[in-house]
Amino acid sequence: MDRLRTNFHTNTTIERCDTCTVRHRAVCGALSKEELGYLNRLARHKKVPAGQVIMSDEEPADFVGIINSGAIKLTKTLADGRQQIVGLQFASDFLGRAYNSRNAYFAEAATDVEICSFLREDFEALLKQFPDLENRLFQNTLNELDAAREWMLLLGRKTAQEKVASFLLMLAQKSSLLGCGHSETVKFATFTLPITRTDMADYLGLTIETVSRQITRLKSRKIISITGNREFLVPDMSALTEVAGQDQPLDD
Amino acid sequence: MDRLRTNFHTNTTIERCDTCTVRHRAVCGALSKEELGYLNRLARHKKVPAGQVIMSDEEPADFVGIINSGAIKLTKTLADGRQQIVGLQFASDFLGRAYNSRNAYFAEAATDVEICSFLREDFEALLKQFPDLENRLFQNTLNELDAAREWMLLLGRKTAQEKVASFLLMLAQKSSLLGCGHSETVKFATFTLPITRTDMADYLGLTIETVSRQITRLKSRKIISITGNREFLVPDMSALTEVAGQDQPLDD
DNA sequence: CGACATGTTGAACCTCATCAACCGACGTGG
DNA sequence: CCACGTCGGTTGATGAGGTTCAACATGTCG
Repeated sequence: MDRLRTNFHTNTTIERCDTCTVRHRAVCGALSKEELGYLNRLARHKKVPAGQVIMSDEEPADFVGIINSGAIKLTKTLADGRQQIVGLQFASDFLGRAYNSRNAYFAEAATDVEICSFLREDFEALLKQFPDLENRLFQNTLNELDAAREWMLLLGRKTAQEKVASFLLMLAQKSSLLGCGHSETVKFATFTLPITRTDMADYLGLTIETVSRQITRLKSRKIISITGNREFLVPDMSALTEVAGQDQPLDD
Repeated sequence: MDRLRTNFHTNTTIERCDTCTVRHRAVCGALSKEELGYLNRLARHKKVPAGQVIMSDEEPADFVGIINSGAIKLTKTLADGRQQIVGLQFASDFLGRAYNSRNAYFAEAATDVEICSFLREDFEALLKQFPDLENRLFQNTLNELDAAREWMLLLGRKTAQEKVASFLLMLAQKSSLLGCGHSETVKFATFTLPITRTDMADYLGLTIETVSRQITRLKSRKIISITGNREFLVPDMSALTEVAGQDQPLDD
């Protein structure tokens, strides 16, 4: 455990895949024990400090990776500086684009981040070799597409209040999912906000002022309570879900 | 040719893949002549009138398909009826979600549509059998993800004027791409608007009134000209691109 | 301690949504 | 044949939700 931690600092040593904490949730969970050996030899552990750009849309990215810890934001920017976060990725999420060195966006460490990275060509070779791995990555991409479209609904049609509530709800659900298996039935949740207000604003298509105001409003409505700006408590998930105005199949 | 057309009406006869006009651009372009034979036997041609729901997020979709002609909108709706179009698909685009019967959105014919459809299980079997086909579908999904994220930037950060201009620019580029190969250098473009103002509004996260006003504004600014509400002419693509405020790699 | 980053709150302004009237095209039934 | 309703689209008046600008609070780190 302690030996593992020190490895992270050297930036070149290889972590043992079989002790990896996110493996079963990540794409590499598709591989058998023996197949993991291949991964092991190609994997390279990286530590990235908060704020650092990991991939740019200018220079081709020669690597892909899997997030071990921390949060990474994918951003797109207009000429005049207006910015939009188009994806937030956490531990076990896949980072980068297979089959294409051109990235359409920036990837930036939103917090300190640990990544298990691979040369893109190495990883693509693995994909060819292990169809289960490619299939898992494919499924992963399909899920990301669904999430992106869910977010399009939020960006295009939700009010500021609903946007903020939806984001907090997402985090709350994620945290209660990690806690125990039966996620649906949880009444309350606690979590630590992984990003700044600025990033929240860029994710929700708002300004920081509006985000701040809406959070205060949710506090005064007793939907959430906060300690120290980053620790959130949701006493009643259904109340938050209500405010988030979650989309709902309409029966015609 | 005439025999082919009559086939469309019967709804059960099989179109010959080797005469298909969209094949080379669609995912089935990955298959060889012989492999196309498999497709041929499984394909089923469908005609869908404008307005009809093709897939719902309620009942599992048991088929997937490739669009031969027309436009299909993918929509998501909030409980109170607010709607957002999360994808617009045209000829040669793939429709449906492999590996998952649950659809996260509605698919609705925006115009009269012709689809070449397959039972989902049939198609998934083909994917297993022909890795090239699966790979092409994967690439296709990656492109859709990129497009969705591009649209997130539009929805979250662009002004009404920029939104409308961006949408028209997209159509203009699509049309000039079909015309000739060298798409980059074209100065002007003409196209027919494939959807109503209402759909435009739902795609851009605006109201029909705002869309209408922005179009009139683009007209009076001489960026576009219109005949009969649906026929658009863009005299100078670069001017439209300018107004669309296309995102631009920022150099830091 | 002062400097700087992060977050909150207030006031004024502006873009876009809302409500409403209107137009032309089309189809339908008396 | 025309009155009628409907649908897609335009235009105007008004107002609300969110942005912008500005001041202030809080926390952290040298």
